[in-house]
Amino acid sequence: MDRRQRKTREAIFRSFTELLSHKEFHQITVGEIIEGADVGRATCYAHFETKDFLLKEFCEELFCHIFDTENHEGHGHRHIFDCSGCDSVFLHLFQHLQKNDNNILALLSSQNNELFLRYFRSNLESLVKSHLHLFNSQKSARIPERFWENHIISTFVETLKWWIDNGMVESPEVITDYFLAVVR
Amino acid sequence: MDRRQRKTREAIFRSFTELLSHKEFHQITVGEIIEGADVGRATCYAHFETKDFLLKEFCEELFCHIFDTENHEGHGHRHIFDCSGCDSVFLHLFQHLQKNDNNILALLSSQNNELFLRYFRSNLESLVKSHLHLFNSQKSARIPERFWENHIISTFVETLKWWIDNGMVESPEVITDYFLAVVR
DNA sequence: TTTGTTACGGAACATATTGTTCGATAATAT
DNA sequence: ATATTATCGAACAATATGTTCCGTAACAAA
Repeated sequence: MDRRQRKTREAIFRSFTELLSHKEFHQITVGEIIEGADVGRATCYAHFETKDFLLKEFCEELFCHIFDTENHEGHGHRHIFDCSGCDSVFLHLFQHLQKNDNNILALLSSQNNELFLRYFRSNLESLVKSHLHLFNSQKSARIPERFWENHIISTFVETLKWWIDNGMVESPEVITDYFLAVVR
Repeated sequence: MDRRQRKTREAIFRSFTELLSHKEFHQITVGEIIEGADVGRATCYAHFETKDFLLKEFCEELFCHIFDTENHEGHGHRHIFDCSGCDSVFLHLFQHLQKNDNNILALLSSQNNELFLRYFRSNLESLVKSHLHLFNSQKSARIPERFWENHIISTFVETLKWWIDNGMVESPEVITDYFLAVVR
């Protein structure tokens, strides 16, 4: 990719991130984005067909980073599934989120738009589905598997939101404990 | 209230409901609302300061009806809390929702906007808080009460969404059973 | 270095939407 | 019958989205 293109794209994403930490998506105008990014209006629309596509690509880059199934930055080539078979998959997720790369927590907090949670949730789905066996218990026998899956995913998302909205005073270990306490 | 005012207000809400079953809030324009309601633009803005206030009052009327703490229509003066002390509070809620008054289910479904769920959730909060004792168990001792409250509310909302999105094939009794199975 | 290609900037533009204003008219209340 | 109030319709300002065009600058390949 052309260096100019790359710089423009990054500048737009950077400006977008900054704006998102102060106001929500629908209150942000394209004018503000390009002003913060210091790029022309036509340039912005050459990169992103519409404002909604900008959001879409932004989320894809962001969550692909967290749910990356290849390797995990900072841990060399440590895979997020390394500890599969034990409960620490979700602990790793909470720990990673606590680092707050790209100010992702502001995007996931309740006061911000639900759009991000929708993207986050869809990424979380495959993760939960592949680890559903960890949660089997006597009560999962009384309900359909699809309902059970949905419950685990929802509970994780809601736990995360609760954690963020309450200032993240608990450690990742404690919040994982809360999460596991209620889902089984 | 003036008969003209009442008719206008109802016409606007009726048109709004119709539009909401096809598209989400942010895609609906005031022009479409007043066209469907067959009222003038100035009239609409005489009733509702902005589009957001329209939504707000619409939700308040809608959810006030369901969470009414005075009496419950259709059951004479049967109070929603009549059966407090047993689990049927939530069964009643599921049963009432199944009747789908004012097409409320379309508004709460996943494809529709999250705005309604936010209003619904805030109404649900007081209900859950006053019945929290029904859910006390050994696991609720391991976590903060605020987290526990939030979990019950979230699980109810997510159960409802799952029910709607999967076609509501289960009876209110069964879905209540699923709900109770996962929260305790 | 030269040449052809591609991205960029800036401004103007069309289009759509929100919310306001105003005067004429019709429904309502007393 | 009269005064009040809601409504209509149309025009209006303000703002946002997305498009178009052209001159300029950065890039890649010879």
